[in-house]
Amino acid sequence: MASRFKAIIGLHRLFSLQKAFKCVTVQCATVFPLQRFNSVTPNENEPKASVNPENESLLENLNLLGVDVKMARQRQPGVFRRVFTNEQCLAKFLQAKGASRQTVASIISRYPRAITRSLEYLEQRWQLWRNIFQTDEEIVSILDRSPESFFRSSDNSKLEKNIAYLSSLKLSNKDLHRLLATAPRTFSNSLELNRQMVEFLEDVCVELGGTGPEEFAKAIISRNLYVLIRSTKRIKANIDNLRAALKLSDAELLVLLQGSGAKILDLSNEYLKNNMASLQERLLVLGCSKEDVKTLIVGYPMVLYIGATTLSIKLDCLLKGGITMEQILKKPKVLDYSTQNVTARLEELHEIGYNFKANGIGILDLSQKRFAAKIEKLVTSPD
DNA sequence: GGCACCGGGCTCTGCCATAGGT
DNA sequence: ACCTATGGCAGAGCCCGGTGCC
Repeated sequence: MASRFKAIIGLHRLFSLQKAFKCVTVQCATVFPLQRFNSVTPNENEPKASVNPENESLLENLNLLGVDVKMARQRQPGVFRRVFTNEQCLAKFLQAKGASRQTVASIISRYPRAITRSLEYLEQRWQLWRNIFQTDEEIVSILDRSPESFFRSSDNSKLEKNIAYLSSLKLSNKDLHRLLATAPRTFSNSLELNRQMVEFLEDVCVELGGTGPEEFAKAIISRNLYVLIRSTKRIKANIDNLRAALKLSDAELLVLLQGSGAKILDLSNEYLKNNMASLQERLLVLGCSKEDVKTLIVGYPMVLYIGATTLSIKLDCLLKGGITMEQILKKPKVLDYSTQNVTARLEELHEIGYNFKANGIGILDLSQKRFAAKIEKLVTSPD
């Protein structure tokens, strides 16, 4: 794999060469309209780019490509004063990879700096991504989703090192793929930033008396692909808040974090705190003990992922439907499903006179298929 | 066959602030 | 003075089915 990256060296030299000669990227010269060179004076003695007016021919090119110039200008105005840009080349490159005209336009509109990248950069970066993705289509769809993730860093060797580092963690290929597909920003982080997070997680494990820090970090990242695009400050605050609010022992916290608790670690600090506070308040009013609150959160941390308003509506819906808080505490997974879904099911079950007291509420926590089959059975043979 | 348990799948960008470079 | 690269932030759930036990 490493041999494929060797070509990266020399990129900067080439790029600065282009700058020095005030010359467009050689391989794309043909796609540039000649007027690009007439409209600007490529003279070293001219004032710096900072006082350059907007590049007229660039504007023209962008309009031809269907770029939302107004949006682009608002996002990165500096790009518009650059004398040399690579928009035609970029468009050609992306279209060759299967991107539609609209996709290209949308990419440039949302991340204009993309047009400052050279063809070498594009080819190398694409290749690096292809080491993780099987097809160009996959990459195109991610670029369409998040152009910034691909283009924000101008240094391919950093990306290469970063991939090597992430691969060196014991993450499976599948996880690596999911990581880049789901949270592409992870790969445009600096290696140092990713390393800091991994080491932070390992430290947490050791501090809590865990014996497998690498496994611990891996488990958390694999369960929550967004952790690496958060600050250690945020993750740390969430861990501290959980520990303090729930008065968890080290061992309990260790289990929680590398289990289903990993899912809530990337939430914003205030959001998690608010959710915890309002959940506790609500449950206490409903007659639960503090111990109940703790059991609920430890057993089903995703309850904290649900916003206070949504959760409140969901609880109301269940309680109004004849479900007791005790039943919910015993089977919190019913909170997993949308209020809409639960409401519909409750109605259906009421119609056929379903007895929650006798049969429990497990029926609410079934896949649509299983639920339908169950209803079918209840209707046809109601004994 | 029916149930509970459990884990996994999908998914997440677009903007702002700022250090550092020219 | 201006630009680029990079860090960081807010935003806010739902669904499915394998497996093993009875």
